Amino acid sequence: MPQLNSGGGDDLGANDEMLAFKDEGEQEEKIQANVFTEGDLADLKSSLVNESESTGGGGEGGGGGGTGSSSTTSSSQTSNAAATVATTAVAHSEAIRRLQDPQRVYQEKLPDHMEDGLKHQDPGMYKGSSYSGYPFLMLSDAYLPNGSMSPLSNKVPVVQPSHGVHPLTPLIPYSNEHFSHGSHSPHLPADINQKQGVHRPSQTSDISGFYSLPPSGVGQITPSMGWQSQPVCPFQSCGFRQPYTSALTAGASFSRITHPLMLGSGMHTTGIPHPGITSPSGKQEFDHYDRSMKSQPEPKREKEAKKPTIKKPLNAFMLYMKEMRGTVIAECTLKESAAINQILGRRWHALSREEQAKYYELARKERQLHMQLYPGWSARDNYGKKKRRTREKQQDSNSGGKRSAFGTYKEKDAVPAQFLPMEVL
DNA sequence: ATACCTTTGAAGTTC
DNA sequence: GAACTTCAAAGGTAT
Repeated sequence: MPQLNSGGGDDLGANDEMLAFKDEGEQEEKIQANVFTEGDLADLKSSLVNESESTGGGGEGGGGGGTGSSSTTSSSQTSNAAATVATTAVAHSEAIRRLQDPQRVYQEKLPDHMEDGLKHQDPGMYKGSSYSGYPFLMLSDAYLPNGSMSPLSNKVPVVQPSHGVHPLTPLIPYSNEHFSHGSHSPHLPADINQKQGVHRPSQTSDISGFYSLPPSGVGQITPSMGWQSQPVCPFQSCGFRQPYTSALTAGASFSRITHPLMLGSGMHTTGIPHPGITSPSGKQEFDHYDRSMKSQPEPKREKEAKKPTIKKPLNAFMLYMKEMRGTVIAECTLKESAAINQILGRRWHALSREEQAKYYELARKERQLHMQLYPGWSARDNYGKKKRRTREKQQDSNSGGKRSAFGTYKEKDAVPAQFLPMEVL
C-alpha cells in the first residue's frame, strides 16, 4: 500500500495509506467523472430521493428521471461563520499559548520517526492554496513542517484561526475538561495512559509543530482556496467546479465554530473547546454554553452536562464529508444524509491521490492532537454509548457486501450504474 | 425521543 | 494477524 507520508509513517498506527483502488483506477475515475452529465446528476438525485421515499433511505434504486439541479450557494453561512471565527481569535490565542508550553516537553520526547513524520510533510500540504474550502486552512500555514509560520501568515488578516477552535480545523475545536481525566494534569503531557496503566508513546507530536502560532498568537488565514481547483463534483457538467468556494464549505464547517465566550463547561483548561465533547445527551457542549449565558443557573442541566463525551477524532473521509456536505446539498438539493453520503463516498473515490492525501494528513494530525489533548482517551470509551441496531441487522448488512475498494454498497446497483466506477460495472 | 440509513477510516475486539 | 465490530458526522425518516 502506498504510504502518503514518505517521511516515516504514522506513529499513531494509521498509515494514511491510499486505497488500493487508487492505484488501479485513478485515471478511470477521472474519466468516469467526465462522463457524468447534468442529466446523470439529476438521475442520481432522483434515484436517491426515490430510494429514500420508497425504502426509507436504505434501498436500492434504479435510475429515475429528473430534471436539473440547483447550484445555489449558501454564502450567508460563510459570513456568519467568518464573523464567528474572527471574534474567537483573541480568546484562542491565549489558549494556544497555554498549550504550547507543555508541548515543548513533547517535542523533546518526540520520537524520531514521529518528528520525521512532521518534518517530512509535504511543505505544500497545508498551503492555503491547497485547502480552499477546507476550514483548517486558516491554519494551514501554521502547519508548516518546521512549525514556523509561513510568510503567508501575515498576508491576510481577515480570517484568523479561531482561538478556541481546533488548530487543525474549526470543525474540531478541541477543548475540554478531559485534560483533567482522572488526576491527570490539565496540562500535557501525560506519558502514562491513565487507563489501564498503558504506557502510551510519549505525547510527542508537539502541537506547536503543526499548530504553531506567531508570537501574537494569531494565525492568519489564507483565503485563497486552491482546493477548488479540483473538481468538486464528479459530474463534470454539474459545472460544480468552483461554485462553492471556501465561502460555502467553510461556512458549512464553521457552523460548529466555538462561541468566543464559550468558557463554560466543555472548555478545556487550555481554553480550547472541542466539538467532540458532548454532553451525555449527545448535544454538544456548545449548547451548554448557551445555557450558561442565561442569567440563572440551571442545576439540572448542569448535572446532565457533567460528563461530556469525547468523540473520536474524525478520519479523512469524515473530514472530507464535513467539508463537502454543504456543497453537495446545495448542488443536489438533497438533504438526506444517507443519500448525500453515497454521493460523497463516490466523490471521495474520485479524488486524486493528492487530494485524498491532504485529508489523510489532516486526519493524522487530528488524531495526534486528539491524543495529546486526551491522553487517556480510547475509542473504546465510547463503545456502547450509541445504541446500535441489532446484531442481526448488522450482520445482515455486512453480509450483503464486504467493503470493497469502491465502498460498501451492499449491492452495486444501489446507485445508478452511471455513477459507479467502471470496474464495478 | 431515538434508532436507522449511508459513507470511509480508525481503533477496538475476537478468534 | 485476519476478520469483525463500533464509532465518528449529518439530517431526513421511521418507529
